[in-house]
Amino acid sequence: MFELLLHSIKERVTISEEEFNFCKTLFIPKKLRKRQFLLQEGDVCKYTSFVEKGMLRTYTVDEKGNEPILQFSSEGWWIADIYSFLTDEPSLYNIEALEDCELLQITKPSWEILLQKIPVFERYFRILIQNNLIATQRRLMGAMSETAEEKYLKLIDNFPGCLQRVPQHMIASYLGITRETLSRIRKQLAARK
Amino acid sequence: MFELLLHSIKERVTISEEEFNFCKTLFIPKKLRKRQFLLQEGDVCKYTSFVEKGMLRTYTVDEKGNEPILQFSSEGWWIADIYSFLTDEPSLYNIEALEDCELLQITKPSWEILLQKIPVFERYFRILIQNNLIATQRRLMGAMSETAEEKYLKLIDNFPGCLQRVPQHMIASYLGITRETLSRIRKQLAARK
DNA sequence: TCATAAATGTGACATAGATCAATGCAATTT
DNA sequence: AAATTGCATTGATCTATGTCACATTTATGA
Repeated sequence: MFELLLHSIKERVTISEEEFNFCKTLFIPKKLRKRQFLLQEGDVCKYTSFVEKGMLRTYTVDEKGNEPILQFSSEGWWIADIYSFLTDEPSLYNIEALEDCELLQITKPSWEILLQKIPVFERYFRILIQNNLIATQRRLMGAMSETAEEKYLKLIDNFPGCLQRVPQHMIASYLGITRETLSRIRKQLAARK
Repeated sequence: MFELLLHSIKERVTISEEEFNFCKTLFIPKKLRKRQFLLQEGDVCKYTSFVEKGMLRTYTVDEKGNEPILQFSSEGWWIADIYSFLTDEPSLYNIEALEDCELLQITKPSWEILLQKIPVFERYFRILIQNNLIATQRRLMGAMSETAEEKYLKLIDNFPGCLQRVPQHMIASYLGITRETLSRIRKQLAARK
């Protein structure tokens, strides 16, 4: 049950068996059914969760009724609204299971113990966040200057797996375009072959 | 000369005087004149720099000739292309001084020594990167769902200081809109008063 | 296995913002 | 002080993408 997490850690830092055994004690397993919410707008994000199985989306709802998607998270990724988690402020995001999910959750107090007792976790999380920042910066630059088609093509080769598991209208929300536009782009691309 | 840096560190973590004295030895002061480049597309980002004085922009140039701006960095902020810095891959970004600047630079080997000798720096950088990620995520969501006017209004109350120091066409590039559109938005806002 | 809901596709039309082109004003440079 | 360059403004178009409305296909759960 903890293999994926162990793998994620070992890929980035060095950790002893005793340390990992202690680490395990801080996590709480959690199952979610498809369409269940891990977090709803207005609630405080009490946990950071590691995805063992399944797929989730983090999104907001704006006045116009759009639901722009901040991220999809599948096996091996962490998910939380870090701002809310760190500050205890109510979240602006919703996190919803797109499939039945199995998570490992850690509360903020436990997370702080983890960082304090096993300092190499500072490094682990720094690396994760760093990579997330790099990816988010790229997406931002793309959002500012690419056409809808360019965004879609980039997504295809960055996350081919995602397309199979996520409905198209959510892909559109992730790209910041409408489902109609995405549908038309796909038609064109298919025609060009 | 190191007061601002010390302040930035102490604001986030606890550090002893000896530790900071050691830290100082790893930095190289650097001055840049307005319009000079700290980094050019295609080069490897050899330093991470702390801004003591001045203002810089990080941007790319795309095929259409747009120059979307990833960030402005002024006093008290760090600047680098972290991807290039960490991987030694050529950078996709340009970093240009918008004013005469004074920086404190650290190379990757020195940065690694810093993290190793004074582990609290793992935490310091984790916190900085975390805050940057939160801000970048918000900008991304805005870029996907807000109108040009909304983006501009948000910028005004997030970074009022920036507007005075940066030419308008760069504000437009930061927002991902054209200078003409920004000019029109400002006109409308002024009319509505 | 049927019935309802969710997801996708497609046409007609609307629009925010881009593009192009010209003008007037600072602000540097010589 | 003149000359060059950079910056902001404004008008006239154009266009990629959004919006709305409806049809079709695919899931899903009772």
